[in-house]
Amino acid sequence: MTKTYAKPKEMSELVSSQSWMDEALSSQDEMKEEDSRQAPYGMMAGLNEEHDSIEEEEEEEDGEKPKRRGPKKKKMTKARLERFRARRVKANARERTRMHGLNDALDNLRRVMPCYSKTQKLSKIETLRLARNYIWALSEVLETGQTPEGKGFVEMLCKGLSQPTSNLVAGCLQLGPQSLFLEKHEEKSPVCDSAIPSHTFNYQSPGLPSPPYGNMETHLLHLKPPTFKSLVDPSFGSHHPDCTTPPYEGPLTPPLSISGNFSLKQDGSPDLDKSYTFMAHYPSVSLAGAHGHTSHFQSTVPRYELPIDMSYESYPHHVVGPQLNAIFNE
DNA sequence: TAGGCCATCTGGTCCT
DNA sequence: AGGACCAGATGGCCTA
Repeated sequence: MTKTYAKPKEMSELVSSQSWMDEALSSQDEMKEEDSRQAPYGMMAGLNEEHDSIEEEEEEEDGEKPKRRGPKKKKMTKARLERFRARRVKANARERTRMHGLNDALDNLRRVMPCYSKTQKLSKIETLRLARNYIWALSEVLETGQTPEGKGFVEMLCKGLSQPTSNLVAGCLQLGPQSLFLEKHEEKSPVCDSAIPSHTFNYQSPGLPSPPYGNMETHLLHLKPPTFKSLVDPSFGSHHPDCTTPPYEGPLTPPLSISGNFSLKQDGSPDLDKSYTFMAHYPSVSLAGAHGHTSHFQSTVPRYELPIDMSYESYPHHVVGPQLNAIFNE
C-alpha cells in the first residue's frame, strides 16, 4: 500500500474550504428521502448546526458584518442539492456493487477451502487466514514432496485461526478429535492457552498471534511432526513464504481442495493412516492437455494420488500453476 | 446484554 | 470530472 493520505490538519483545512460540502450538509434537513436517514459520525451534525449557506449569501448584502475571507460559498440551490444527492446515490450504488463483488470473490474462495459449508460460513477474516495457510501448506507439500501427516497438516491449516474455525477445519478433515487434542503441542502460546474451554473438544491452533501474524518461520518452529522439519531447515533453501520465494506472477493455480476424501477401511470408517488423499478439482481442459486423460497424479510426488474431479465447474481459469505444470509435463 | 460480524453510507484520496 | 478504492461510523442481526 503506497497510498499517501493528507495529514489530518491538511484534511481538515480541505474540508473547511469545501464550501459546497457543508452547504450540502447544512441543507440536510431538506433531504427527506431514504439516503438522509443515515447521517453518520458527528461531522454532519457539527456542520449543519451553524452554517446556512443561504445566510452567508445574504450577509454580503448587509454591510455590517465583516467580509469573510476565503472562497465564497455558493448558494445551495435546489438544483445543486439534487446534483449532490444524485452523485451520492450513484456513488453509494457503486460502492454496494463493489462490495458485492468483493463478497462474491470471497465466496468463491470459501468454496475452494478445505472446509466449505453452506450452513456454517467462514467469516471473511477467517476465510483469508485459512486461504493463506492453505496456500502455504500446499506449497510446502509440492515443493518438498513430503507427506503431510494428518495432524501436522491440519495444524498448518489452523495456524492463527479462531477456535471455532479450527474445530471446523479439523472436523471437515475428519481428524479424530481426541488424537488431535491429546497430542497437541507442548509449546503453546499464552494466547492460545487462555482460549481453551475444557468442556469440549477444541483444536487449538498453535502459537500464532492473531492478528497480526508473526513470522512464518517462527510458526514453523512450533511444528512438531518430523514431516515439517525440512520446512525450517535452511538447507531446504528458498521456499518459505516470508523469505526468498520470488513473487508468483503467473496464472492462477487451480483450486486444490482437500475435501475430506480419506481412504476408507474395509468397514467403511476413515483410515487415518492413509489420510489426506488429495482430491484435486482441476479443470478438465488443462489436465487433458497436460496429461492426456489420466486423472492420476503421478510425478515427482508419487505418494499422492490426486483423483480428478471433472465435475468441478466453478473455477474459470483453465490453467495450472507453474509448479503443477512442471509436474504434469514431466 | 456484550461482542462479533456484516452491510451500508460517507468523505477523502488517487487515478484515468 | 468521475470512478475506484479505502477506512471510519453506524446500526442490525445473531449468539454465547
